[in-house]
Amino acid sequence: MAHATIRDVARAASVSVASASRALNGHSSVLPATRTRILDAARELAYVPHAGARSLSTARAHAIGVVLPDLHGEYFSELVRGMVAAARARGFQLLLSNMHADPAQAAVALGAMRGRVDGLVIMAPDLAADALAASLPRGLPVVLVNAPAIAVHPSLDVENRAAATAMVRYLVETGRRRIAHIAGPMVNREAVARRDGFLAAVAEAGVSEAARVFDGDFDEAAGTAVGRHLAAEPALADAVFAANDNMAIGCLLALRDAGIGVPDRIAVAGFDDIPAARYITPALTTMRVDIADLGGRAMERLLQAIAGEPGPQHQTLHPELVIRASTGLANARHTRTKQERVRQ
Amino acid sequence: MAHATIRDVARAASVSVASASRALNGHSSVLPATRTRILDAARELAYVPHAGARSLSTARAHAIGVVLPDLHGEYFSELVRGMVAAARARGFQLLLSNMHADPAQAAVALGAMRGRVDGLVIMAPDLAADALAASLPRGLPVVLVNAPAIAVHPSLDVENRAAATAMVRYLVETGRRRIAHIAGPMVNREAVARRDGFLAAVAEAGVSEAARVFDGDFDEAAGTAVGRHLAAEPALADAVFAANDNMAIGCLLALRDAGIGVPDRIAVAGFDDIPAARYITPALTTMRVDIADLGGRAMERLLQAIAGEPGPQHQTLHPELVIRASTGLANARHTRTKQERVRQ
DNA sequence: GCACTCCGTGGAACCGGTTACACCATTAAC
DNA sequence: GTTAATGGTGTAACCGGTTCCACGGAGTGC
Repeated sequence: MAHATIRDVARAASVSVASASRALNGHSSVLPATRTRILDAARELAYVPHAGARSLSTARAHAIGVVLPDLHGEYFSELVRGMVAAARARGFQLLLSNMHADPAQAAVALGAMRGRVDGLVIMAPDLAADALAASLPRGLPVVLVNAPAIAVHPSLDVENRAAATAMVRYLVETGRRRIAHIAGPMVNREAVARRDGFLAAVAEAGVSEAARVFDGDFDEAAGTAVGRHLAAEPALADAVFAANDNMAIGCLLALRDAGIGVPDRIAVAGFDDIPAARYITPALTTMRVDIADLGGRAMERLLQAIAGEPGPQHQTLHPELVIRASTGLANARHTRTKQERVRQ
Repeated sequence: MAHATIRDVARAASVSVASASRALNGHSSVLPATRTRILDAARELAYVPHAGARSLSTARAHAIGVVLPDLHGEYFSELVRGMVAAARARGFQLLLSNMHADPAQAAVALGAMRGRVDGLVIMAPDLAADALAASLPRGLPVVLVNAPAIAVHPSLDVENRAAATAMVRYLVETGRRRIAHIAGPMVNREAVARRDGFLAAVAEAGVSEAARVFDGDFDEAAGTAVGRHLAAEPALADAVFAANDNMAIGCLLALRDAGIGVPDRIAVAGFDDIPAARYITPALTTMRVDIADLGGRAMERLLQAIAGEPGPQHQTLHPELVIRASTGLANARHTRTKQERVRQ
């Protein structure tokens, strides 16, 4: 006997399975004496209900499917942490699945969730709207994060475009004129939004003739390559704004290796505020995204939808400019920003 | 009609549910013509099998429960990444649950997995052996990671004690004599093993009279506090070995702030090799633990057990000494270590 | 004393799959 | 020509829960 079933419990307590089920689920219509007899039997047999069977008959799984792209370190863990906390608060568990950009694989990953979860949180920054729409299972609540909008589903997005614009404005305000951008992969809509925000801001500031976009892929090595290039031709730029911190750090290290002063000769800024941004020397100016909050809100919104509670159809998270030493501290006071005490 | 069931498919293809099931599962004994008729109907109806129902009748869930303590950033994501990759390779999904040190909560978290997963990977560095044993569900394959040994279950451990000893030996070889240790929380068996390794090594080297253990909790702030203390009384130590990188970084920054030269006056070493260890200045000497590998091996071992394949009862992962600038580079060549090219 | 309500309990259907077993139509073997 | 083996298909039981409905006994009002 591997596991006790509810019938075992019912037999041990000399009641029907119906009464056993009622007692175990706290239904009121069970005589106290009967109830305790059943609960005692359950404890005695170490009875644990079979989740699969229960979800079959109640059509509730008490689990949420989370489908993510290939994320890196801190971003992944913070996102999942936020989701776990929110789900746990309502007694839900998380079924994790990662999804590569391939739409066929996406469909498989989503299909495997059927009958196992009560809803899905999907993060799909590199999927086209039609591909995503086609692979969504029907009849299951869905919340989309950083994904193309699909009207019927609630969604959350990071305001990448405006944040990128704000970063460029800050760089211009501190006197930078020849600002370069290291872009992320263009299949990623966040990377596109950040680049667009950069382009809009340089145009607005009238420094567009000096602006330059380098291709990147969000990896540190891409930033290193750009850093080496700029070190060879320092006249090209007096500031670099990378689409994420990894690339900014690669660039910063390459410039440091080459003896180019940061921030004196070239300022460097990133996006995300990963932990390493604080530790690098000079510490990296960046746009902070509260990733755990993003995950938590997405989960919370999904659980609302499942419970039939009303909630916002769309939420936007606004990153926060964090000024550190890599862009210089001369013009330190800046509107709507947060400046940290700088070590050393 | 929210979702098509196998009976809908059978009706649409004018066959019995038995034939439909056989065709959909690739059983051989179905006439090709019948099979294609069924598959066509399934595609037409967008049929996706109900995982709960299937796991009820097959007693297979094709999912693995993962129960983790509260882990920090990089450690968590790398571990999960390794597990996801291994599970995915065999077509399994991950059900995630985090477990606090509280044994009662642990039992609840584990119980909720029943009937939902085919096995469990449990990481429990801060649970006592009897509490863990009591809350393990019966009849479910389990692999334990960094947890107290329970004879019947396969386990994986990081060789924390020997690694800590090796780190101290390295510090002694490079001329350090007054070595302090910042310990992790003593409810955590990894923290205990690292401290024990430290104590054994200083005793062996005959420098024990100068050795000193500071209490810590794995957080950066604990390292900062020790760093400030040492900065106030620099004669106390010429080297600090922290039980993890977070505390080592806190200590290093505090020393730097106070103007104490690292590594000239005091060497600093950590444990784990989180990404920030490479970025901090001076870069941190540490013990590298391949966390993704740890997760992957644990998952792989569990899947073997489920499949009835033989496998090792116990595996030990050996961290690797990574020498960087925070301990000085004078005595650079060291046995069985890896030295990185240092930037700058 | 009778009819009616209320309430605790049990029997059985049902959720959506899988599969043992029965069945029938071929074909092969004698 | 009869029997046996073979192989495709259908019927129904089963996995382990939940819940509708029926039933019987106690309590209440007349």
